Amino acid sequence: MPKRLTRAFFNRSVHEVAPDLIGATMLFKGVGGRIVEVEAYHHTDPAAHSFRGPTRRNAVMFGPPGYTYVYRSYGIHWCLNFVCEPEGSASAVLIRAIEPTAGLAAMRRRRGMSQRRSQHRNQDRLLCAGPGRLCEALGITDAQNGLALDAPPFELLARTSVAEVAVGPRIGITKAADKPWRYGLQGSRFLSKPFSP
DNA sequence: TGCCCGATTAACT
DNA sequence: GTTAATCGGGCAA
Repeated sequence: MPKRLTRAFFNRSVHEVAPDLIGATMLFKGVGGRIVEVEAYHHTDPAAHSFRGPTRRNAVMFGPPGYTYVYRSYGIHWCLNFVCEPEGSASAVLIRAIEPTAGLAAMRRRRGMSQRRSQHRNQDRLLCAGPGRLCEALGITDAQNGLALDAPPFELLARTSVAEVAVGPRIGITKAADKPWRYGLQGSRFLSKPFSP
């Protein structure tokens, strides 16, 4: 039986938590799957929202670990983070992609995809391939900002086998773009973008 | 106050 | 390859 991720799991360096999340299962209201791609954002990192201090938007980043931080991206999409490190560190892991395993019909519906097998077969790969798509598929918005990860409606389960974790530079940023703080499941077809060899 | 930019995505050429 | 959609934050004035 998979072990539930506790608050202690998140109360560590963001650079330890991020790779350990690869292969873990994430469910929101029973819908979700295996985490295959994340990125680490440390408060000393110019690309982190917490870099310039607390604001109303990033307030939960300055709170205790093991909580969600949801923000609006480009005025359109929602992005989900897990707050890590001891309280006040204001560091978090961005969840960038999951392999959908539970609640496929609900995810396809929210993402506006056909339920017919002939069409969705090739589309399931894109259901949760990217932080914005993932939140749309799971129905996560700012209404879920600041929620505990070790209690319903969330359920997080540790991976049950060893995962081959790929590392590379983060996507879509301009500040500290050279830092290799993107982690993913090597070879997964559910990544937002493959890792270079 | 106003202007520019961004941890994105889909729909274009 | 480019662009539009759209809003919070940072910073100049």
